[in-house]
Amino acid sequence: MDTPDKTQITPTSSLSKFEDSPVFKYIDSLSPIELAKSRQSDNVFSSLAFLSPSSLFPSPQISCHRESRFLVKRHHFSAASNSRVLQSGNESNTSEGGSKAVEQSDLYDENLGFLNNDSSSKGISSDLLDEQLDLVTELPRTLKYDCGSPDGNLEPCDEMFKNTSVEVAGQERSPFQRNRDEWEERQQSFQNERDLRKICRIKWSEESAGGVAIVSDVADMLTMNSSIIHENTDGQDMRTADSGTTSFISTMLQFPLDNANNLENAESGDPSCSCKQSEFGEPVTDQTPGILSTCLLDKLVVSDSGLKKDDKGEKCNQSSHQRSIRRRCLVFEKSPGFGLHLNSLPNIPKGQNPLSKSTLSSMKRGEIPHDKRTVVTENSSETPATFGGNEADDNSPEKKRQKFELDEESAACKRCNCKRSKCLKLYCDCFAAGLYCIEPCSCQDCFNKPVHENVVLETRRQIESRNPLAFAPKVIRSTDRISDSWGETNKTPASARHKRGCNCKRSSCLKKYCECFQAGVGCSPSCRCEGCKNSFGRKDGGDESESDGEDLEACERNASEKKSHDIVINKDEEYPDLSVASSDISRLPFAYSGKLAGSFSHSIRSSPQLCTNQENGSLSDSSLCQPKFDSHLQAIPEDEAPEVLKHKCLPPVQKPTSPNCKRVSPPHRECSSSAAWRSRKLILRSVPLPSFSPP
DNA sequence: GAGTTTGAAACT
DNA sequence: CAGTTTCAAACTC
Repeated sequence: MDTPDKTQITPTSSLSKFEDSPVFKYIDSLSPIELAKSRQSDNVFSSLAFLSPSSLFPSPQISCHRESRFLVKRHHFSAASNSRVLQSGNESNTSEGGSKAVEQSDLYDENLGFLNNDSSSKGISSDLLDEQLDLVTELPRTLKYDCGSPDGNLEPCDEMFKNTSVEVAGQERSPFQRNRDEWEERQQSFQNERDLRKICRIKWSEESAGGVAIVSDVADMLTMNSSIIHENTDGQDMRTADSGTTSFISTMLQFPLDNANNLENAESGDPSCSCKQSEFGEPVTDQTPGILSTCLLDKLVVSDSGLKKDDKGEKCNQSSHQRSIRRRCLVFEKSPGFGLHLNSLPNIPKGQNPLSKSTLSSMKRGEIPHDKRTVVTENSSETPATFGGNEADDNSPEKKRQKFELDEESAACKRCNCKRSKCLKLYCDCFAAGLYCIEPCSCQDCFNKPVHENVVLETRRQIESRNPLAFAPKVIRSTDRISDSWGETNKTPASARHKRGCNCKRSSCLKKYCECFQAGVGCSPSCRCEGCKNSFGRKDGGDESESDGEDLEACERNASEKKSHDIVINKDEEYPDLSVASSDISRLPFAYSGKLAGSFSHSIRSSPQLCTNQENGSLSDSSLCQPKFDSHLQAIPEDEAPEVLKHKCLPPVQKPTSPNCKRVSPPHRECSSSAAWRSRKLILRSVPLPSFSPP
């Protein structure tokens, strides 16, 4: 910034264009751009470094995602000029692209109440434009995540943004101001709608090789979210925003797995990946899109708070997306714990919550890709033909199964039938799932409705105080690589076990009375069943191979037929210390939701609001938090995620390190210098996140 | 649809 | 923690 060149080469409104011009090239060849560029780059990043890394990246997971995001984005910036976001900038109208970036920046500042474009807006070397623009585009969006961190530290992010983007923003702002209002207005008007759409779009994006294509949308969402947070000044809204953010983060932490799974499927030509091929045709190793999709989903909940209304009128056939989101929102934002929302979605009875199949499809990359089918189906209406890349193999068994399940789910639309519990006990599937009862329910004297929100929450609180794991996922899905207490039986992607184990006496674990059987998982040593004949695997280590192939399919179908409750990814492999515990819970490193904080949970824990319910939980329990998934939302088998992604996505440590349930950023997350930043970016590609060793 | 069976949840 | 009761889903007829 202090280089003479910066003043000499004043950026114009179309810097990118200038850059491409012969004159520019000529100047470039003459000027000591190399040095200036190097310094400038460092300065840019140094400005970032000035901020406390911890403040900027309070969440290791978030940082991880952001960084990976950077990697991908930068990659595409340089290599892919046809990305949707940047295409304008890389095509004939380069200034446009830069302008958009600036616009984003401006909007971002405005949303945050910071308009600080006058500082150092002239000290920029033209040859840095590409990088500047890159940063301008990346940082604002990327930093949004940080802004939405549980810590709620928005300013650092903003500062960071200012330091990096202000220079350009200050110069090109005016030409785009007129578009800003329109843009913002559009955001407000179609916020919810967009959220929904974006979920699908991002879903596609997360699975698309391009990844960059969705940056714009994501940025919009992020900006919008930020705006929401700031605009809502009352405690209620603020709280909601925080909650949403927290959830969003928690989801972010979780979704990498999904993404990883997606990647794998994409590479294998999975039908569900039909719309995830990018124009570049290269797989995305960045889980950010996936994260975003999830984030958006959660964010929807937050932003949807204003739309909160009685679900009673909701019909199964109604706009499934919106309704589902609303339902989720209701539970989610108000829930004292996170057992609701994500954790509960899985339990949504078939056909009850269509959204769960679409929006949440991204969450249910379980052993079966049917979720993806859902995604494709849901996106089909909104996903442009261009999104379609790798056409699905409609004839694949997974596809068939998915269709089967979809039809099955669509056909049914029932919910609880409680008569005496008022739907305020775990007997009630809706309540247990963290959902309000809706019309399809046949319950009587139901209190599990928005109008009784306080009662619901209080009851839930009580239940959780009694049993922190009450709303925890009931099924743990482990990886085939894991050699856990279940031994060799745990070798298939579908391998999973009931967290607590069943206690069947007469059903021989061959009927749905048995939760293990119902979930389509084999019994484990944790089960206290008698005469176990579970076809999915006997607790004595019996034949689980049956769960493979057709039996597996039947199993999963069975699970999907009913609430298969929550399936949790067993992260034993990465958290062996937690995986071998004798108790079921201890076997769930980050399984669970209500109280347990797992790999995902950290994010959850990061929310003060959400943490309140975890007070009673032990440390280990807290570390096991994880959203639960129903049969349709089964967690992604770890084994299905590429190694790199797994490491990348999975939070390094799920153990709570902060008394107040907040995660403590690992040292390696800190970037004290631009060099570190850069090197870290490189390292992130190859170094598994679980390793806390700094670059 | 009514009644029975079953096992989880809740209670003591 | 164990035993009992309550509850609602699963199941049978």
